[in-house]
Amino acid sequence: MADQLNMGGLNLNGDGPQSSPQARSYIPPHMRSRGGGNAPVTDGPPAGLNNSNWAGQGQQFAGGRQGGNWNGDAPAPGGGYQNNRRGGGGWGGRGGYSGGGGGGGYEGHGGGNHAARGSGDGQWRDGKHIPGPPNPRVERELFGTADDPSKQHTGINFEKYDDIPVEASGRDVPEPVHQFTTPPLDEHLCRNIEMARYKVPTPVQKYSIPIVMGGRDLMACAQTGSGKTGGFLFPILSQAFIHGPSAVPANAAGQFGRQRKAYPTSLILAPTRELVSQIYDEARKFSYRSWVRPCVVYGGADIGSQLRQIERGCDLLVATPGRLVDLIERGRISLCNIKYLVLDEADRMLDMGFEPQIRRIVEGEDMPSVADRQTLMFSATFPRDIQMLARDFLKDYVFLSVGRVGSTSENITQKVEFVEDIDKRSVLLDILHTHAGGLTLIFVETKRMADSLSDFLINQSFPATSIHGDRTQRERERALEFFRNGRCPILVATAVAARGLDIPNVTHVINYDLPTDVDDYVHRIGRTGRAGNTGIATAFFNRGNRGIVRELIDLLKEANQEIPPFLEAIARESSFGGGGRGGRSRPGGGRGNANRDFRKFGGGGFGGSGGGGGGFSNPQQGGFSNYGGQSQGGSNYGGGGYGGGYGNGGGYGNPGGAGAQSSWW
DNA sequence: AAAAAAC
Repeated sequence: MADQLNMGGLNLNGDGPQSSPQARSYIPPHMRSRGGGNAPVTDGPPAGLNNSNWAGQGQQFAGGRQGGNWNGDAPAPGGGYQNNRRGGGGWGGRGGYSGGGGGGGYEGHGGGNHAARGSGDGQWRDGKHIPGPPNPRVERELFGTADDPSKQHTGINFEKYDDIPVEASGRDVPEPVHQFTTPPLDEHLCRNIEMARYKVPTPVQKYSIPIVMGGRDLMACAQTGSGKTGGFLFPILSQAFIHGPSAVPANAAGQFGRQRKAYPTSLILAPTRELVSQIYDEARKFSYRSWVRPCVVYGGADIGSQLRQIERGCDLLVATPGRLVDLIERGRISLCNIKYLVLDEADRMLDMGFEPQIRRIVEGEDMPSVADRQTLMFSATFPRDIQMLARDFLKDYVFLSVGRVGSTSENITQKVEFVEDIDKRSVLLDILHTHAGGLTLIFVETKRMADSLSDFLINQSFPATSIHGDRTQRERERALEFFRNGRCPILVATAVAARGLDIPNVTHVINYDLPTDVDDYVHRIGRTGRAGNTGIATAFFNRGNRGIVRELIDLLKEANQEIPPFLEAIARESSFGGGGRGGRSRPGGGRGNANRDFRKFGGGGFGGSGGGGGGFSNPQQGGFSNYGGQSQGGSNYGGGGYGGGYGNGGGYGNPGGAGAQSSWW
């Protein structure tokens, strides 16, 4: 028992003099070097110390400590158990740390006194949501202050969002809402939304809120800048606040002692560590003072601390797939209680080879079946492999297609300059010299280039830093933090930062090296001009980039941008000699049907990369029209497309059919 | 070819 009282290094004898909050303070990885001079965020000071206004019921910290819905044999959520302990004080002044203890075991939602975490410190009692007390320090940390723009979206022109077209299809699509309050999201959630200074739902949110609240599954083609994080967090949290925690299934009971298992009710998967960290930050905002306790887990960070974090309660879990699988293997997380599953940046996750892990998480563990959970998928594109995933993971879903935020909305001025590789550095210096103010994000293709370029810039006395996958997680977080807060307003980045990251005030994106996939280009420039602000995107183009020249031109046209003559010229060159460039980049059917509900638009979807049989065709070769090439493969549903093409077969990287082309590169 | 991601 003594053992349990000290689990995870927490001092649960909260009344003891030895319990200085600093003594064993611990800062989770994602919280480190954050918030400037804020007091360190600790994971386990005795509740009473942080929560003096609750002192009168000091014992309540007992339940709160592990507040999450793990390991309860309490069949009734929010029922009398917590009540007893909380109100009655029957568990004693020592805090009655019972949950999970050898004897206690039952633990529904005590509601957290997650004092130190500052989010989700409310409780669920008697079937009612009792928000925790306000905490000014935490509010500053979560919502920022007027003079710290790094935490807030200043100058958002939400009205501009209305320009973004949204197309919804599927059976019985609910009418979009136009305000957060009608029909109402939970009142407490609305308070938090207000504190975060979100005034009006973005187009994605207008649709996703009623869709999710109505219990429907969702497949949305949208980028992060469209407000999709709120798009899934708002309805999920609202429902959670209204309905309270759910009981841990009976068969999960009877776990004793130390091996505590978390039973989150919402799971959000995303591809990169920075992205999950960012989603987690949003989740903390909107679950502030609520009974819901968000957690985040990802690789590259100390797993012990993450274990302790989830031990103390985990209702909404944001995770990268690898680390989640690890935790499941260790028996520390069960998915049997999942009500909401969100796959964010699904196309990116598949690109990164996460499909096996994702399938394992969704289909190979104890996750409720498709029918018994609600599943939301977000993806920038809708290629065939994503359609397969949608077919397997979703039921009767509403398909949402959100227009591109960046490129089409003309918020971003896109410039393409012809720069030979050898001249790139000096052209970059010119740009940086003339472009003062705001944050500049520079994309390069390789990690080595990221290092050498940032070294170069630093040597030139520019306040630069870099982020890429070979830097430690610590360095990555630090770089991002310094960039966000303006200490290093120049960030050199690889693809790790291309998608999803929401950094306010990025005024200039420079594609020092253009990506080979135009979708990546779209994502990269989408780091600026966000939320209705304007931004500039400059790309260095030379013949090494002719692979995307066609699509780049199409994109610029679509966005009403100026098209430099040399681009057209190179496009003409390429269309003769260079055969075969066209079709490859989008094995899944790419933009041709990227934003289409393939259920409606027919087989074009499933065939995507399938060209297997018939794909070897001139339309692809010439590169005149990618679309043509893809839809050609696309119509191949019954043939090589679907069957042969599944996985990597068919035509991935080789759309023209087996052996028809040598390496695309 | 490169990048990302679990240890």
